[in-house]
Amino acid sequence: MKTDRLDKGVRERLLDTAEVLFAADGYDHVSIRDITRYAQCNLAAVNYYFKGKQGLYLDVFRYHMIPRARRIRDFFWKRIKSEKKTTVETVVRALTEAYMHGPLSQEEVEIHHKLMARELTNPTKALDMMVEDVIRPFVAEVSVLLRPDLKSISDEELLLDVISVFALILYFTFGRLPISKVTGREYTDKYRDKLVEHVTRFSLYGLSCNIKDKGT
Amino acid sequence: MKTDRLDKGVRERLLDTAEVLFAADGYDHVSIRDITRYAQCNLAAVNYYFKGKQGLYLDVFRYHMIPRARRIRDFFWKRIKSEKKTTVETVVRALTEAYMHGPLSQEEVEIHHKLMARELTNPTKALDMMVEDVIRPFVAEVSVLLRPDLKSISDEELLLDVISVFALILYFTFGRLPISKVTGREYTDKYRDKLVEHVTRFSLYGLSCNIKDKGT
DNA sequence: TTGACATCAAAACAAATGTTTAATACATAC
DNA sequence: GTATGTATTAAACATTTGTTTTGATGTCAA
Repeated sequence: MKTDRLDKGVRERLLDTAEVLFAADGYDHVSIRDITRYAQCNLAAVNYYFKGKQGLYLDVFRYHMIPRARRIRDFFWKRIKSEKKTTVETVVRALTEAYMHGPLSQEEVEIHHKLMARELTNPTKALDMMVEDVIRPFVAEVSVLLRPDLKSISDEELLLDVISVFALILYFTFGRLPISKVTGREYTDKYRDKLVEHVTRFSLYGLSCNIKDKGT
Repeated sequence: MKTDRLDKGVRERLLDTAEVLFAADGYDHVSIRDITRYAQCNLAAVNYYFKGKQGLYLDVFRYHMIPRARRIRDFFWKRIKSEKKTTVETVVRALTEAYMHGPLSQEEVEIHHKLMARELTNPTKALDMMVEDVIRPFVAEVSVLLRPDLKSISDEELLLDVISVFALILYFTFGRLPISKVTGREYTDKYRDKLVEHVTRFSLYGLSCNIKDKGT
């Protein structure tokens, strides 16, 4: 349970442990008794600080998920701006690495994508927050970035392309377990690197076919 | 709630309604009181026929999901065998259409993918059943089918490629709502067709880059 | 008719869970 | 020192939930 020592204050400890538990087991399978037990505080603390379980969940997104998504975006942009010129390849590479390696620890990457995947299958207000505050703007930015190199497709198709890249990134990080079930391979660090490479390549060519304006 | 009239027998009505409700709201958000109310039968019927809620859930997979997955696979193979020769394109096209149009009604497609997506984020024994009985064999079959056209990549990469195609298909059908949130477009029939086309194209080129053995 | 068996129904049961309350400790300011 | 507001705790509360029990009903064979 991280380094959630008692020097962090009850409120922050609750946010930290709630995030980990929600990501691992899902909102419904985690009771506030679980959370408060791991956070070493009283049951009523959740209601005191967050006005209930749902409030805690939303604040996990407000104060952890969204800032983290911004860190990813910042990392992406720093990378992009360090390049001489932006090609489809540099953009895709910067994207996948920002999300799967980037500024986040391996534990954070997993938490982030698991919570996102859970929100996609079980949408709540938290998803709206993420979409409004970070996802939609980010998708739009990336689209603009790719625009010059993908002249042959419409804005709509470009949008779907970008969404597809995000989908693959998401799927291949949160879906460790099911993927391991299918491939029969354990999820080692080395294998993860292979997955990153795969996502990059697959996305890159899925996109860049349009460079040459080949019809389907 | 479909045409689950009382001519169908309690057991089948329970399977039908449970499937719909589980897909829509998830296992935890559906009580057996909900299910039995919609199925117009007594509360205890779930325990009588399925030995509890979890038994009902598993039987939904045993008697609905798995047979449906087989229907999809059969549809795919009929399509493949009707072609003169199998190219990457014919395979990808047959795949996406089998899953997104294919032998399933639009309602069935959605139920199927929603339940699958829920299993991926919340794995239970049901996922093991699906993986063992249909997914792994099907992925293997498709891999063999693509092998001759994708000589430059390893078995492992080929496997990841096929998984990626499945991931996109899954994502773009179960994720109607979040996608609409990002794109701002309503999910009409026409838009769905566009999505099918997109998934096909993106997957096709994500795969077929390997035909020419272009390095990354 | 009787007995056996499958089907269904109502009520009761037991456990877990989110929430609230009321009381206590503790620091800080006046 | 007293008052004020914050922080924390333990206990109680009110629901909801899956499950079980017990009994009624209907069917069919002997």
